[in-house]
Amino acid sequence: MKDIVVKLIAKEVGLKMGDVENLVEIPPKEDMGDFAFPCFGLAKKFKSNPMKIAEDLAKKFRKELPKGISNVDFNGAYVNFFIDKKILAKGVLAGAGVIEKKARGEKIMVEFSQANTHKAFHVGHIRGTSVGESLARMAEAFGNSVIRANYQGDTGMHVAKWIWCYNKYHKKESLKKDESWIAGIYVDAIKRLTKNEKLQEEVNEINWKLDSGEDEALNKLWKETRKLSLDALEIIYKDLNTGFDKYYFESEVEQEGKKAAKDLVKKGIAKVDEGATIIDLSRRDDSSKDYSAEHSGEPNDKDKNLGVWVLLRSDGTALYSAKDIVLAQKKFEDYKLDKGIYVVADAQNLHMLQLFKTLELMGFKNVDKLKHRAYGLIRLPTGKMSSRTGDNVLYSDFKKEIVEYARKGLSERVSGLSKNELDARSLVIAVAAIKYSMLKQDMGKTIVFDKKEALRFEGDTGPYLLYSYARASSIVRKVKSKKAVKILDLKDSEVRLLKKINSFEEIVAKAYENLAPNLIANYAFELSQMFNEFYHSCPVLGSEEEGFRLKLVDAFRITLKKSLDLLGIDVLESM
RNA sequence: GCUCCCGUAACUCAGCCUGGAUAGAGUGCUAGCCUUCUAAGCUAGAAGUCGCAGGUUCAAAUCCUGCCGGGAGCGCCA
Repeated sequence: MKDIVVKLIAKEVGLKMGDVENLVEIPPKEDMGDFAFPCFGLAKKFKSNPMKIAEDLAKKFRKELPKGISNVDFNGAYVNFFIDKKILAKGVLAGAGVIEKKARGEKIMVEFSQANTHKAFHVGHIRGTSVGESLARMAEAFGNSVIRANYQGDTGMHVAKWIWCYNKYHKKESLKKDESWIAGIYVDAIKRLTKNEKLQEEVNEINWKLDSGEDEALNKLWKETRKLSLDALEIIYKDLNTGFDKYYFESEVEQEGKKAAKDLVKKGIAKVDEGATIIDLSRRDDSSKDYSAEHSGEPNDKDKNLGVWVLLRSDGTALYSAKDIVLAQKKFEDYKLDKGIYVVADAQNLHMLQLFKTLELMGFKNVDKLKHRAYGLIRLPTGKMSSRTGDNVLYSDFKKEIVEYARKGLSERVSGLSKNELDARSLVIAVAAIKYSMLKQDMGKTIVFDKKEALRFEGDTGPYLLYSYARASSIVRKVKSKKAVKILDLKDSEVRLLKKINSFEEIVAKAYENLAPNLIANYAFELSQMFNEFYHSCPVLGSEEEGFRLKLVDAFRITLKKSLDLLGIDVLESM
């Protein structure tokens, strides 16, 4: 309905539609109307004071109100527009939760999660995994085809450390498909290596042997433990409502990475320095673009000092930099991508810039199609969460705790549920709590993981959203016979809910544009709040407005469900 | 030392991109509301130098500069 207002103003004052669109705002209070147009900017143009302009405009508009606008008023330098609530209501009931597929039809790869084998999957990993899944769903909602890609570190120094430690100190223990056991070996390795730095030489040897593939026993152990890790991860992904269409592994691009690095040396882009193969990106005078994350404010057309990027160790083995160069190209060979999104923590911003810059120097033409969605780290109150030191909260441990907490809550409020049903619902609630808490915050912000806060199910939390949905569903279930839809006088809480539902598509578009699921999360919460206010002030069943209110409840259900779906969160029909 | 991110109520945050009318939530606290659609809910109240200082503007939490505080990164981890 905003477009009606925009068109009206644009025509009258002689501004472009787009300019007016940006100026029109929503007033801070409801009695000031539904849309407002500030006239400060017109003062010079009309050589009059803004207050007078607002008054004149309002009076002019009032003479001939367009359809959909019920009144126009002025307040200070603002022209205030009041929309016809019944027309709004009709529109909302007809089109709730619909996202117009603007025929974008692009092929988009979202690379996310990137969990490594032989390491812990801790609660910090949930953020990137949730963000990636959400972005994938948004892209699909707009009519694109999405390839969810995981890129897993199944090789490299951390694997060498794990295998070294297992062979040397844990050989007697049998291999277990147990996340915390796997994580524990790695932590033990780090501990021992920190204590005695000389041991690193033994690890280097294993790393080299794994790289060359000539030691059969090591190869076998690697394969077995790799599988254990990957199987354990699949279970987690299933919990989190995510999954992948394509798995890339570092082991696949290892050898090509070495080759690519050597080619770069031949081309004069890279060089060998102190035995290692590096690219010096510290001073570049050729033109460059800014490939930094959406979040990092100011576009930068000046050259950045990107430092030195190491591709190969001095023993010739590949670092993940070299592997990433290969992977980027491989993605476009495997699929004809229109866009490639990397969902990678902001701790790696420099790495991503170095990668994009290097690809550009190589003349890789698809570099413009690559985007980095950065997100902030999850920390513990005591500091950084780390798989290396074991200073973290394992996903599997936390899951147990939060599912148990959800189960307790459910048992208290509903009886007669089968064990299976209780388990299933507890998991949905727990996952909603976990994912929502990871998605609701601004992408650039570090999240401090606080278990007490994570186990809170009231207020601005995932369970609150599910609860709101379940309440709405409950009403719909209890309907005996359908009544005619009559729109009588609308209560404030109804109008607020209608307006909120109406803004769904705009919010989703903005979220996708900014690759920011948090906008949808915040929307879902506000939407639920408005529903709950409506719920308390407007009885549905048996009321005079039953037909209409039932439709409104359903419009809410559809919209909230769709919002949560875009976040990768399932709903419950009752809880 | 250099680069990037963050700094809004006691606590956790939204709003900043795209500047506008008395700065919004949640938690916690205080006081109410379950014989009517699920109280994981709702209503009301107390609570704020929007880190600090300049600048741009008719107008700054929002844009620019500097400083302070916290975090991350900066050559062989990923």
